[in-house]
Amino acid sequence: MKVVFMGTPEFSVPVLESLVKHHEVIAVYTQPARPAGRGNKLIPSPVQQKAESFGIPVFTPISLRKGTASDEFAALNADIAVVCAYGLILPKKVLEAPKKGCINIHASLLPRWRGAAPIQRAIEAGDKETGITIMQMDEGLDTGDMLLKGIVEITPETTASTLHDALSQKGAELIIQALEENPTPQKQPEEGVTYAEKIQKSEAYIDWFMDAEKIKNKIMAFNPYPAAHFIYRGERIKVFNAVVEKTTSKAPVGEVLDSNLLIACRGGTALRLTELQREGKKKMSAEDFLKGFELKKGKNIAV
RNA sequence: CGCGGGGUAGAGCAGUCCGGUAGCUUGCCAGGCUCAUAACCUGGAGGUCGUGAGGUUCAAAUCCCACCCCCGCAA
Repeated sequence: MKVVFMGTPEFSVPVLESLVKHHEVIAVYTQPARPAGRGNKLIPSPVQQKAESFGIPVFTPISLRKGTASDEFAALNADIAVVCAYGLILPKKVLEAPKKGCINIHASLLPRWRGAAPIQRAIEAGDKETGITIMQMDEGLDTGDMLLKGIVEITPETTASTLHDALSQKGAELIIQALEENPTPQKQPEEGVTYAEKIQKSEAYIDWFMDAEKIKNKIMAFNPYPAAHFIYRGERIKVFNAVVEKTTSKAPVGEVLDSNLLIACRGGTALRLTELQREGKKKMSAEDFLKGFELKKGKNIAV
């Protein structure tokens, strides 16, 4: 089958690889290279880099609505387009161009977590499971008919980082299955619709006046990006991993309860920080962190 | 030329401004002490101070030059 692939970040790369293995990928669409990172150098998207290594023609239009972009797309005469975290809205003209239309790989169990940040929002909300939905695209935001679903478990150890990789892998498997089996499209239920708002950097600041469980979920959801953090002695400390623990302490919120980073949170709940990072330093275990950073029992990090 | 921090013992850091015997915490090894603790005490091993048969100097982790690598911010 002649497939056009549309995707941009690391998440979509395994999907592209999987498609290349099983089908004829005739073109790849991705976001144009933008200045990024230190030095603001122009960095091609991960998908573009991978596509070029395969020698597949890459298209990087700024928009599909304007100019001749949609005509170019139609001229490819594809059987189907597979879209995964592309980052551009597909106009009707594009959606209808391939013989079998456009199908999307979405990182949630629709209709829950439609939108931009389904992986992070599922963890943040404390969901016990999430997954991948393969769907036929229509003009709405993740509203198309569903073709296939795959469930992935969320455990207390799951971070956005590990879940990202697991879902990416799952997506790469399911898309092949969907293309082979050609399942019957099913309408999305009207019940249970939620939206996964884009992550704002300002959300990453840790408010210790919340339940430990909620803070923990945020920490896991924001690992690795944008990384939940607090400010202590004027320095930003990022927290990448934490464990909720029981405590009988009535210490004020933000107080360090022992010599190993157990922090008092709201209503007598407590959170042990287990992986952190100082400015300019690498991510490290709490053990290593404490060897060079004094944060003793009795201090308060919420002030 | 976007802004900035860093590379020193296995690990995490101080020392660099103001050049003069390589330090701290932890880990490791040996021994001691204790009803007991991540307890405490004593001794010990472990370092080309990122690289350069670079520059300056009587003397460089420290000052100068070049390069490599890691990271934070912004985007």
